[in-house]
Amino acid sequence: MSEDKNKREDQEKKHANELDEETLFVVSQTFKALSDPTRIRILHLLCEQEMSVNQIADTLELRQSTVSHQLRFLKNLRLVKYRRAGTTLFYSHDDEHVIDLLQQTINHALHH
Amino acid sequence: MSEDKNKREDQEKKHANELDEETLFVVSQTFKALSDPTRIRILHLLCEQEMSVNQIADTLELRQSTVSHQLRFLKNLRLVKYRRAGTTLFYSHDDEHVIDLLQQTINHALHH
DNA sequence: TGTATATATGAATATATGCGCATATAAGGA
DNA sequence: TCCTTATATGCGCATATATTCATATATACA
Repeated sequence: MSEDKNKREDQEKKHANELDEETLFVVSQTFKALSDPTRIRILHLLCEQEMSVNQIADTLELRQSTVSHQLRFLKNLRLVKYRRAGTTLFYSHDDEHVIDLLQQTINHALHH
Repeated sequence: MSEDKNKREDQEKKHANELDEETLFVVSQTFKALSDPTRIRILHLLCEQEMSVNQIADTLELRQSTVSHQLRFLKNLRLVKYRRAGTTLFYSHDDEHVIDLLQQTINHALHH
């Protein structure tokens, strides 16, 4: 069965605006990235400035491996990128839309 | 130790704009609600119209208990509300901000 | 080449999550 | 009251997730 066939079937649901599988996957992944407190703290830090793995770990009082694992997660979703300087990697955010969602929600939480 | 003391300590972090625990919790819960495909489908349905539990289950081809469990989750976070009509409960969305986040992200996914 | 520093990774563990079954509850009507 | 329909809930299973420890990799430099 081709992918095109799947897509067609997805779009033929009774209620025309049911979401197709791919959209559903992308949307849920996006929100999943923002659903963990550790990842929120990391992304929130990276809103302002790029930081190395150890700087993030020190600032947030997390293990180096914890930060590295979460950065890999965020990098797989292309929410962060890095720049190398010697042995040090400086991470920064790489998705304005996601940063925007985060900021909106933080502001909403702070003012309510 | 009082809650006020905790709040004060949270706000004294070296990097002034680190998030306090309560905000972190609210934000992560909000995104967690939106991180599951089943909940996304339910909320997306409820964007347009109120629906009963069985209507939702039929439309999305889900078990009644699955829908009920997820509606309880969403109701605990006050993202949905319901209105009773006899034995039937009509659910509708109850948080414009969260619906807005969802719509933004769906549109972003659809147009990229 | 050897050492030090920064980061990444694999395995193990503990916990969280989503779903389904079976059953309970609740409301309406005969 | 009994029956039917609609919804909620408790429990268990399977899986996903976050964290940690130990170790591997990579780069710079003496």
